[in-house]
Amino acid sequence: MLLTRASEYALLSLDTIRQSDKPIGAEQLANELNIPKSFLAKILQSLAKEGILESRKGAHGGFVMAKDIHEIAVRSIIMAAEGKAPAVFDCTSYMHNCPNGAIGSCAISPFLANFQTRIDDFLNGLMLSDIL
Amino acid sequence: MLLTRASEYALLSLDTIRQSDKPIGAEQLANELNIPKSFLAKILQSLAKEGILESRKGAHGGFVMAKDIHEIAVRSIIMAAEGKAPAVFDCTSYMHNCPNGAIGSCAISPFLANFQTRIDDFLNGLMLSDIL
DNA sequence: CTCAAAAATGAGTCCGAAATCATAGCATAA
DNA sequence: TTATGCTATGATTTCGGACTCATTTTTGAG
Repeated sequence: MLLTRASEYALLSLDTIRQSDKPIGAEQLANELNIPKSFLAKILQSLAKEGILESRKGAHGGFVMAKDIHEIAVRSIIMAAEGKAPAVFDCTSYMHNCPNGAIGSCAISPFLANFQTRIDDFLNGLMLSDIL
Repeated sequence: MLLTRASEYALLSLDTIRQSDKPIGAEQLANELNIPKSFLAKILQSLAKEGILESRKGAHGGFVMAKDIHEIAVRSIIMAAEGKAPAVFDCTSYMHNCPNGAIGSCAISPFLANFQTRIDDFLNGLMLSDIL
């Protein structure tokens, strides 16, 4: 599985938030989507730090879209939600320090790098507007 | 992470086996590749059931390629090794019984199905001969 | 025919990441 | 100033990947 529930919640949240003209709070969102409040809050915070959402504090505060949905790459959403880039294999993340180095040059990394690149390109080119 | 270590071991094993003219046992392979023996054995058994490898029991037995590497899709290797199809999300596996159905129609499944299809196509079209 | 090599099977452990729960402060618009 | 909601942090639970062990079954070799 490439994506965890965090990405799923992020996408569902963004779809709800973009359809609202008012800021939506974490608690309200959690209730509507039937998602654990605290867990969702973390994800929303990450999305805000990434500049995808804008958080408004205080009374009647909440979250609002910070960018146009045409300007948000799906990959940036995933990276914010997961806290790291989506990887095909674990080893592709640290190819310079491949654990398989011990048994000789890694036979599969050229393929994996290619595969990883294709997925990265796909997710980078895919905008939020393409999927909602 | 899309692929677990099982797929990695499967690819490394196939690369070793195809270069040998004699059957290679699970234990020998485990030693050469520095992989836990029993864990590797399970993977090899799965590959044999899938018709990718041929298993020969008894003395001087072991595993041999059952097909030409041009006829083996990488996706079939992954399915054998992982025991299931590689999925972007968990929910794409059982779209007919989506847990998010409880909160209305799933907003992200159209995208996920598209994404999943692209990955499936890529892995189906990719032959073992392309990467070794 | 017997025996040993090697595959096949199945149950069970260990560990770390994912997911969830909890909560005490901090910031701000009304 | 006060209600509202964000921030930060950490404990807890859950779950699946990674691995081990013990046993059975098969079959070629002597």
